Amino acid sequence: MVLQKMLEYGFNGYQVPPIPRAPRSARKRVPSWKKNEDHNKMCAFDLLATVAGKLSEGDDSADKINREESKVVKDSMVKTEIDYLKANVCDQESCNKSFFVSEIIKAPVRDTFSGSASGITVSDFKIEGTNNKEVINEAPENGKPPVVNNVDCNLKLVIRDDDEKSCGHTQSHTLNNKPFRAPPRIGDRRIRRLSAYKQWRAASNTDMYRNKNSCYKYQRSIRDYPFKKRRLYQFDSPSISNDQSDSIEDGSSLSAVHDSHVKLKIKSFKVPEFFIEIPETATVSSLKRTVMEAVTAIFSGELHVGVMLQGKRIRDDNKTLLQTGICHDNVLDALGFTLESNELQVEDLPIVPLTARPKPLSRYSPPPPTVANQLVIQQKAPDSPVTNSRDIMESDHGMSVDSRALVTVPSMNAGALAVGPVRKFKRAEVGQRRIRRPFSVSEVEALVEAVERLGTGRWRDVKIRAFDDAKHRTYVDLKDKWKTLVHTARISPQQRRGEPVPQELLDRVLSAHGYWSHHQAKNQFKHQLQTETCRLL
DNA sequence: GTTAGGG
DNA sequence: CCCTAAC
Repeated sequence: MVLQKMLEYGFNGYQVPPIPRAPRSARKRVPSWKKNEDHNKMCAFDLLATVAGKLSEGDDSADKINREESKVVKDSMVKTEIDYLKANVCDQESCNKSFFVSEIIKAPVRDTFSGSASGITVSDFKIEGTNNKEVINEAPENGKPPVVNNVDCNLKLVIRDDDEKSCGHTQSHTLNNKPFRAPPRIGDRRIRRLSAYKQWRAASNTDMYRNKNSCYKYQRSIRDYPFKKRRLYQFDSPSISNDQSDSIEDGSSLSAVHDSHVKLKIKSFKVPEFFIEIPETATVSSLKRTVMEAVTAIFSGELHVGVMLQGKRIRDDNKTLLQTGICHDNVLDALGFTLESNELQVEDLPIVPLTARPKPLSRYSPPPPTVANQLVIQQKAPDSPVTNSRDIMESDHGMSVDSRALVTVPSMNAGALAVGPVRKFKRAEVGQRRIRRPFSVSEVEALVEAVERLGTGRWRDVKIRAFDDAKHRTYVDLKDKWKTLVHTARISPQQRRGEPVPQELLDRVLSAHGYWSHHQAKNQFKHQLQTETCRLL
């Protein structure tokens, strides 16, 4: 069978790479990829925000906003210093290396103002951002790159990981310095298993599951028996949770039929500049009130919020947070706000970086928390009494970075923006299906190149070699992707879906696949022969 | 912890 | 992507 494959794709003359591994199994079957993952049921995600603090004035009244220097509007209830607020104005579509910041420019401010046409506008731009990392791998382990006859063996492997951006926290890595076994990755999905059942239970009363695999009911003991189980996911709920906190309310969540929620925290909710106009005769209290009104106006409906996740602006409002990747697996780069004086409509909800789990902290750790107004917004968990300020305060104090934060607000219209204490994450109901993140062409290229060099049986090595920085790509993912690539390469272009993969790459896929199949077959045959010989002797 | 395959 | 038997 394997030999047949070899004949099918030919032998391209790769040099045998170091440490070739024989396949562990000869199981074969045509992969079937029939899952529908396009459930995009949307769940309203209303936010309510109110300003709880008072804002003091910006200090001058220039007509135009100074886009290079930002002034922070002080909030008496929260810290006011902002240290990493050095926003460079840039196009929100193209700027990659910045954060989203809000900047108040103009806005209509009630009658308190002296009739001028001044208004407030919050425009967005980024501050810290994405980094298209270039990973240049050195020569193969043995220092001598294998030669592939029909492909260009460029040792320089460039990965443009468009999806996986770390917030400016780069991390150097050298393949050669890595231990042979990479440390376990917390980001791997395995750690999220235990609560799959709970997840399922929590959602079982809803009929959102269209995936047949999720529909069947099954009983499962608390123990994690090798029972066929299915990860559950709620497509109509933005809920996600962190997987680290400890189960406090586990009992309730088992029976309760409420959504779990993403805990979000606005890491730097700042108003760089804020101009108001007010008569000299106005009293201080009137000034305060005016500022308050203006700010309230901003937060109560005239705010347009843009969401940036790992360098990409999330435009599809119908996607769930889960689908967009705003979950514990990712860090939301920034949150942008726009305010158009004429259009009083909330476009989206403010979402803020959700810091990562402890492990990847080095990469995901947010900017020093010494900053910004910690405006906390809290998303209300429907029917869930979970939130309580005690928890919040608790977490704000001694928890790791990831435990802080979060917030949610009931409804944008409801009005009360609370600068609230941070709340501790409740125990993560883990087990969400990961977000689907299609491989980009550059990723495919990296994969192909790595497989050409390492073969199809060393996915961990492939991962380390070409996707070490792509934390969302596990070696299993790579193996799966390769499988689909091979399949894609075999079918007609008309049958292919998704972002088209250059034919050249697909050719290389088949080529490498053919080669390595042959290689494995050969090895297997050798091994068999050897075994047989030993047996006979 | 990895691989390989089925779902 | 998930799940898991087999290593």
